[in-house]
Amino acid sequence: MTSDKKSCLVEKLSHYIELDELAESQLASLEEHERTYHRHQEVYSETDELKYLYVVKRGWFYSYTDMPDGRRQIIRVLHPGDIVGFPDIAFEYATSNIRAAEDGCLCPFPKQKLDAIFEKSPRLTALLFLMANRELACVIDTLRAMGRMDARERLAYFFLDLTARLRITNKDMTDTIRMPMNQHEIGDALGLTHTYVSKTIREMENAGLISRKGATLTLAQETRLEDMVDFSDRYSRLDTSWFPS
Amino acid sequence: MTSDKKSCLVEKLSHYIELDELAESQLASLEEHERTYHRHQEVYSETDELKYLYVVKRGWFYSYTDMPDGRRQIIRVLHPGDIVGFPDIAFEYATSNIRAAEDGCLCPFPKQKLDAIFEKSPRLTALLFLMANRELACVIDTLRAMGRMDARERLAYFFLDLTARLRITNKDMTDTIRMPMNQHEIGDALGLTHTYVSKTIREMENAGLISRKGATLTLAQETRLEDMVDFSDRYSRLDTSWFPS
DNA sequence: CGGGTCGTTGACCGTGATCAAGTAACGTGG
DNA sequence: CCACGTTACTTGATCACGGTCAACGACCCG
Repeated sequence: MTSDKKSCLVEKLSHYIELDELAESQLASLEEHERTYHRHQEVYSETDELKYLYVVKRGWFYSYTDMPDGRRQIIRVLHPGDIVGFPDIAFEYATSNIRAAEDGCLCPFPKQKLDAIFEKSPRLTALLFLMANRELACVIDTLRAMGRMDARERLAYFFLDLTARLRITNKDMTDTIRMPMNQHEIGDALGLTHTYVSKTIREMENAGLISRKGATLTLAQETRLEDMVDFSDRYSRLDTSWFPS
Repeated sequence: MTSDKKSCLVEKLSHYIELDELAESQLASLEEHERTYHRHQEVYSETDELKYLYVVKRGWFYSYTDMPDGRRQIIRVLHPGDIVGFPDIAFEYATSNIRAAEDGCLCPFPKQKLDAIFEKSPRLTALLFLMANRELACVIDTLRAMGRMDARERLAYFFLDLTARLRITNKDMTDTIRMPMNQHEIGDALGLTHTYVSKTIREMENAGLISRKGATLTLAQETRLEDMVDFSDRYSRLDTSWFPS
């Protein structure tokens, strides 16, 4: 409703293409409503009937799925300016759960609102299409990590990915980030137990790869971490050359 | 070029919505050219400059990524009627490799061709958007399998997923499929070694869950397999209710 | 017949899970 | 202000799933 500064969504998207007035107003209409959530609050659950997508306005969120016996897999961490719900858009019922990683705020909008964009803004349509496919590429990177990396490499990949993402909207960011997720959640994101996350992080700290101070994390040797996991930044540059007019 | 019967792409997409003439002709234009590949031939490689997407016309293909030390992760198996390259569309250079799992045929088309669809067919645009996001949901299912399932469950999930996909275009299919991938490839798809794939498949066969005969695989107890992995079919039904006009 | 690919089986080992105990930081209420 | 829960992190002992390495058999094709 209220927006004192430029929306995070517009800021994030205009990193990639110039947005005209129509596009900006269409995006603004996605953020007409907002709702706050407190740390660890559920936004929606698997098997909920789902007619909405969300734009993250403030705070970190994450999507996850549970197995019947309680095993949990965190799929993707969501930051301000991200659109939540692409993988669920194809179905009547949600395929994943969303939860607040810390206190934050979301803007819900009905799927239906995409129509107007599809009909009147081919260029913005292409960008949304691109964002969904970029997310696909990122989940694939995570899949690669889970399938073929050991614990230390997975952690390296996870931290590098978060850092690269946060740099888009935070151009003067250094190699230090705030890390509001606990080790249990990190483990759920990487297919590890919180116990082993603790041991491995400690080990990486001793090796001088990273350092911690409270909820702050520093990538002390970013390029060595990148080499460990053959890291590619999927955020700083996208191919928009084929877009319409 | 030549097309004796209806295209697989049109067949697959018209499973979900009625396609008008414009849409059908636009889709047909994606299959103007074709090229054959033999078993294990590369289609394109990571870091290739990439201006094309592909439609699978015949045969199974798969996408994969390699680690510098030779570890390999197969991302996704591709069947006739599937569109190849969504995760790469966002970037100038490919993020994955594509390879033929058996002899087959692909139809390449330039990314640029999506423009005409984005500009003139909002309904088809929405469907392509949906297909990309459905693929995202499927990769997420695989991620869940890799993060939180043991070897037997991963195999169960893998076979169930392939079967559900093949049923879309093959309505009278039973619980038996042709499985042209070898155990090394299956292992690369599931983060296992071919040795352990062999042991686990044998074990599942002894337990009466599946049976094999040459390159044919039968899901002897499909519902028990489904319960093991809390399986959801992502193929038979999609939510298209929010589509434009 | 010889060589290649593919699947099978066994012995051994290591990464990371499991279980358990302990510490530190924090907010709450008495 | 301290007693107390709760949550987060750490560390150690033990164990098992699945990796590694190696050998062998079946099959196909030249």
